[in-house]
Amino acid sequence: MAEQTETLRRAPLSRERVLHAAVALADEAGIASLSMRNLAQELGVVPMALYKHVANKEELLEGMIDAVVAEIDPPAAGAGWKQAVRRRILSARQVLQRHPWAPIAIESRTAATPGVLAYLDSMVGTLTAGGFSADLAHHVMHAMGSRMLGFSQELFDASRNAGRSGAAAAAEPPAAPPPEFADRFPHLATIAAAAAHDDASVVGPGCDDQFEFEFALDLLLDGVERLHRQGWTSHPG
Amino acid sequence: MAEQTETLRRAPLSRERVLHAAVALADEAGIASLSMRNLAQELGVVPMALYKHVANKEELLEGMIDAVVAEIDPPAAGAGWKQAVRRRILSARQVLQRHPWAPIAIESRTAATPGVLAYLDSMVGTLTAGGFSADLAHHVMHAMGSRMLGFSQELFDASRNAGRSGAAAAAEPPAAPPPEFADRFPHLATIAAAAAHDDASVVGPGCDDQFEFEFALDLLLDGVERLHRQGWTSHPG
DNA sequence: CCCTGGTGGTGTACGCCGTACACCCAGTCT
DNA sequence: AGACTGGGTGTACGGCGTACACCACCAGGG
Repeated sequence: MAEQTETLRRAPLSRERVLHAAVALADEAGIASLSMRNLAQELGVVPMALYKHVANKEELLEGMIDAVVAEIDPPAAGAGWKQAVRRRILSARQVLQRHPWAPIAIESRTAATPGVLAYLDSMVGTLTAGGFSADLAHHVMHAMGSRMLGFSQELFDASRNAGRSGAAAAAEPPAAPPPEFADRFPHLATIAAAAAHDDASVVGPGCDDQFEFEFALDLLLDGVERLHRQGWTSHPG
Repeated sequence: MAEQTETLRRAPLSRERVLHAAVALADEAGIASLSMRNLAQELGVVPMALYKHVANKEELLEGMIDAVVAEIDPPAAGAGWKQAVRRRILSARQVLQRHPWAPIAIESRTAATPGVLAYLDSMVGTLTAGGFSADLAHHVMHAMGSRMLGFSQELFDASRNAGRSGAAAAAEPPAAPPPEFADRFPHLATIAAAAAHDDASVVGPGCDDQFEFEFALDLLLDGVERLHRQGWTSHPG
């Protein structure tokens, strides 16, 4: 009887259940807290049980990444290449905000996962459907780089912080710089002050992440559009 | 006597010696092999001895990063902002190629190091000296992001591989894709084939990393220059 | 002259981590 | 009924970062 309620209480493990729980755990506790032991405990199971469903931690991460990438919206039908790419990248960014550990996990890998490759393949498809040569599409993919997946690529980024330490930490205010900051880094202090003045309140959020992202994205996309329109090619001969 | 040759054989530890050895170890064996224990062994010392010179591993990494950033050329005098920024970023890229673990180490941190902040501050200084408003300079810094430090931001990058696994692995050829690759990712296969044809030999290096980097960099810088010339501002009112 | 304090290297130990390996129990198929 | 198999278990190993107590040495003051 006791064993029966036990077995009833938790469904049998499966690769999907493991991946799901792993993503949830990383979302709320940070990627640093995602150990095989913690994950097993979350699932009410002994650590080694996980290895019946994932080969090792590396493969677990791979599955988590592909689960996240699968959340990105499919390409919008009927839009031009620029709108299609733009919307999809913004969708990817939204997904990454739900899973702030994902950029670190993806960048730390030695090889791209199948899901990431499929996503990139689809992006190239959108470009070539928009009339891009393979040559230009190739260089554009390199130039966009991880921005294609909605990465922000900030050197210091609050979401990266959240990825390490969990959702709770992300809610904290961004910790005012120490007083000597302005002395040591006067130019940074100047632009930080300018950004603060942009907001309605002086002590508001330092800057609008969404605006910064779209600014950078459009800078890139506008440049790409210009090259495309003028028939740019890498071998001018 | 034995003790004397012992003490003569190795100079006493110092923070600089520790950081130097750590950078060298990460360069040749990969950041994954940089453990306090390995580093201590490299220095002929017991692991805990390191803690008399660095507070912990986190602070060790911080020191290593700042040591690497200090290798980047100072800003070129007498050049316009665009040339100055461009040259410095290319110098940063060269430095990162000597220390392929550095991007991972920098991105994995939760806060920027003093050395990185000083570098970014100097970059902002170059922009404002070139006539940029604080507003535009701010958004440009965000848009350039880690590219400012010479990061490549490729989703799959051979140098990232080297950073994980050491210099030896970087020398290996880049492992041809499996035969089903072209079936599953047809668009990627197409642009990969186009890139291969660009080279003199069909089986040459997939693409020219330096070219891709400068392509992306100039795309960004040209866009920035355009905004600067037309007096762009984030509050059009 | 000894003695004392601080600096820097040592040794031991703890609690994490990923995971190899042997086991065992419940079902299913023959 | 007996064999086979797939999923959960228990134990154990080697590695990690690092806390803590210890000690060897040397400088400076009584």
